[in-house]
Amino acid sequence: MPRWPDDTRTRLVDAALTLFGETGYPSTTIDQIAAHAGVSARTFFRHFGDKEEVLFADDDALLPLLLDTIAGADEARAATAESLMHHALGVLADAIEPSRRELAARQRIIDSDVALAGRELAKQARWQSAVATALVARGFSDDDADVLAAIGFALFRRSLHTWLAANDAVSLRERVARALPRIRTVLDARPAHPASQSVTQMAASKTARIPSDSP
Amino acid sequence: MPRWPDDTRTRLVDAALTLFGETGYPSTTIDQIAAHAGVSARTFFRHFGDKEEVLFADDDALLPLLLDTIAGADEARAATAESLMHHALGVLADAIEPSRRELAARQRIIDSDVALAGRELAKQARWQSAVATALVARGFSDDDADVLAAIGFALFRRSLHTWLAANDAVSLRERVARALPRIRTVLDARPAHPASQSVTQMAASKTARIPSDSP
DNA sequence: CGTGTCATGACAGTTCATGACATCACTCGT
DNA sequence: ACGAGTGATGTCATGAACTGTCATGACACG
Repeated sequence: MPRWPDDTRTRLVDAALTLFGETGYPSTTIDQIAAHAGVSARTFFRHFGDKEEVLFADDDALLPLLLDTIAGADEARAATAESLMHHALGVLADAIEPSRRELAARQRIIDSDVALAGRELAKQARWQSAVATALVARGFSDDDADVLAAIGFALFRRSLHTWLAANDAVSLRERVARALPRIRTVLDARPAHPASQSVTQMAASKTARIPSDSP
Repeated sequence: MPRWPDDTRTRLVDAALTLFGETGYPSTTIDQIAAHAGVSARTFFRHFGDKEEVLFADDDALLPLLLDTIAGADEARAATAESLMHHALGVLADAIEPSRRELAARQRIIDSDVALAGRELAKQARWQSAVATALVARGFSDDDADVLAAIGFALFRRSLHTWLAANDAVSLRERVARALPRIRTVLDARPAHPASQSVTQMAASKTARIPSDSP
């Protein structure tokens, strides 16, 4: 039997999620997390570079799956960019589906803090870049790959968000599949309302102050 | 004459940009910035909530312009989502064009630090959400507005990036205008290469370790 | 049995961030 | 003109987030 339990890292993550959920992210201290996990604060920083990382540590687990799906899709599924996107996002959605409860809790914490939201977005940007590279490896042009990855992630992000928020039985995979065809029609959508008074002017008429540093 | 100069804020921003550029963001301390600007560290925090904010303070200056452009576009320019997007992104591009040099310097600092990149992305997410709201006010459906805003920002972000990186004479407006039509064709693009060995398997063959916590 | 490794604890030190309070020039009402 | 604000600032104190360094004890290996 080892002198120290070998699940220190897991217990730190659990303690952090619990305390963040109870007390809120900013008001939870490293000392509290470490004490809750039965270790010293110094040990926390040996496992995680900073306070945020405890929420993002196991975060890239699904990226290889996504990249593999793109790299390994057969001819039929990779016939066009759209079908490839449909396939890859579907696989990702299926992989995420089981952990809905933990994801929702984690999302609630992340949404509560700007810095955390920023880090989440930075992670997504890293994923997006990796996906674009994988698409280039499949023979798409740099420009196409970039636009495709951006659109795919925008779509998936929105589907994930509504899926986490809603409580109905519609699966994440189905939400993604429904959203995908919209890209084809959205550019030709026509606004229903005419031009309105400008936002700035409305703000100015309310507060009599234009947000500018000119005197 | 006032006892204290009234450009403290500006001098703090200048000092911060200078020192960040020279010493790097993490190794520049608030004390150094404050000293360089001739004030105390406490004063720094009276002007900016935290160390990061000195880089993002005047950041929402162009958002009202973008929202006004969307809200006030005439019938011809708002005929379809695509033409409205073309118009709004063009106006934004023109507004940004003159400050290319400062933007590039700022971008270099932001790219050097994950937390800063995250905050920049969070800001863009805020903009994107505001734009989607403006589009809804124009009569687009929630879903369409969201997808349009996401696509528009992805496009603009990419154009801005290449524009800052390249040194040629192609204007930002022109880059955006060139990228926009691609959305219509990109979904039907066909990958040129067949399925390849999976990324994970390649990584496994190299390191003999699959990134998973299963024993 | 000796030696090295590894996760950890303990302690000190730096930086960021914030609250409490004092200061000093300027402003405004009387 | 004079005294009471007002506002931007400085000084001091405190807490929390990290960081460097050294000591310790169990385990692995020969």
